[in-house]
Amino acid sequence: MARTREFDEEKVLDAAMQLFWEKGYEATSLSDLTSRMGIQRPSIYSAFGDKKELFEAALRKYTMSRASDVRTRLQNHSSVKEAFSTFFENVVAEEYAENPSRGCFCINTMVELAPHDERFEILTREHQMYLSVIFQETIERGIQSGELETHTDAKSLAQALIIALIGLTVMMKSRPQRSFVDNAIKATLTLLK
Amino acid sequence: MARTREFDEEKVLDAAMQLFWEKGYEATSLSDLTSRMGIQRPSIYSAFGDKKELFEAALRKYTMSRASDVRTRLQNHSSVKEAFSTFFENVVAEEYAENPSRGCFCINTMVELAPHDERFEILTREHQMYLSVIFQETIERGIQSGELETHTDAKSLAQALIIALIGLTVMMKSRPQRSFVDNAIKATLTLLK
DNA sequence: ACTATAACATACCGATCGGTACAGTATGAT
DNA sequence: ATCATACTGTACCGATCGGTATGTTATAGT
Repeated sequence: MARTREFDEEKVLDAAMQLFWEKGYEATSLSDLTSRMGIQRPSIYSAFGDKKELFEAALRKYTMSRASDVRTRLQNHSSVKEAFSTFFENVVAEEYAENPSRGCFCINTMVELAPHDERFEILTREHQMYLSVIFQETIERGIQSGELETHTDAKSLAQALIIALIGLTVMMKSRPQRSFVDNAIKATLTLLK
Repeated sequence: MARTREFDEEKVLDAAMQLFWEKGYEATSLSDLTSRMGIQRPSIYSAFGDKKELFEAALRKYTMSRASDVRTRLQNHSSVKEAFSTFFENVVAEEYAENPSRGCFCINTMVELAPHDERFEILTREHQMYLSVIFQETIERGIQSGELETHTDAKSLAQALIIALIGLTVMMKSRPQRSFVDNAIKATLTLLK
């Protein structure tokens, strides 16, 4: 019936995600987007709507992939303590490795947009809730296996670790000394006992 | 020798600080600034330099006042556990109270500018280090008074609490359920023992 | 092969961006 | 009282912003 779309929507959305992740919403212009996505302006608007809708689509793509990534990483270890320890250390290692530090797209959005836009307040909150459940399930696995004390409050502990994860991810943006974050992680993870 | 300045530099800088704190660097325009500061554009440039220099001056003003505020709050209680507990609960209460949530100007800057501008990477890192020392001194006071265990690693614990503070402050921007943050704080503060 | 339709590229829109030239004004030093 | 000087307000700068009108091109359905 008509001409076929010449670009892969998933690929160009992924490119937009990378850019928004790296620079945030305001600092990313449509010119940045067209060059990185490899398509023209009207193609963006026809496929994704305006800048904010594109941003939201990119963020949704991120949170979905992030959640499954977190779940996978935590399931990769039979020891729950080891799982969290490796997880937090990887956050640090990955942030040091890349320049500039991108951190977590969802956390970045929480800071930049959530206070002024309810859609993003909700979207970012729900992602953190979701991650918290993944943490909680992991902790409960540790209780069942006998690795963690039976009276552990899995939910509260998971919530505390989410807070610590957010704090760590943000702190990495200032490139602190390795000892600072290593100490902080070690101390925080003594909550797992 | 010449005409005298008609505005109070400290007052207009404070106005700029409030605005940058609330909206961030990119989302704050010079028009926003002139109307909120109550002075004209050339006055801003002659007194503070360009937009980024003004932002830096505002952030420096913030970090100085913030550090002394944190110190005061922690010194207000003879019990160190109570001091931290009240401190964290106040962060939550204050963030819920204001709309939109401004959070911490320094943390906001860590997310928005530190990854792309070394000056702010350094400035924000040093502020966190400074707060960490205040936390550490408070913990050491608790050790000396016998409230905390003598073998407590004050430095690592302070660093863990800084991470938690950052995480909590950022999380508040998504307006989570009260139980979430209450649980998280309670669990985190069991590190003080 | 023809046609309707949707994607394409270009070129443009008004608005706003950060920043400044300039003319007018007030004040301190002499 | 004069004058040099720094502050003030206006009006403007080129650049870039997000968004779109338009004409062309390619393709699916018939």
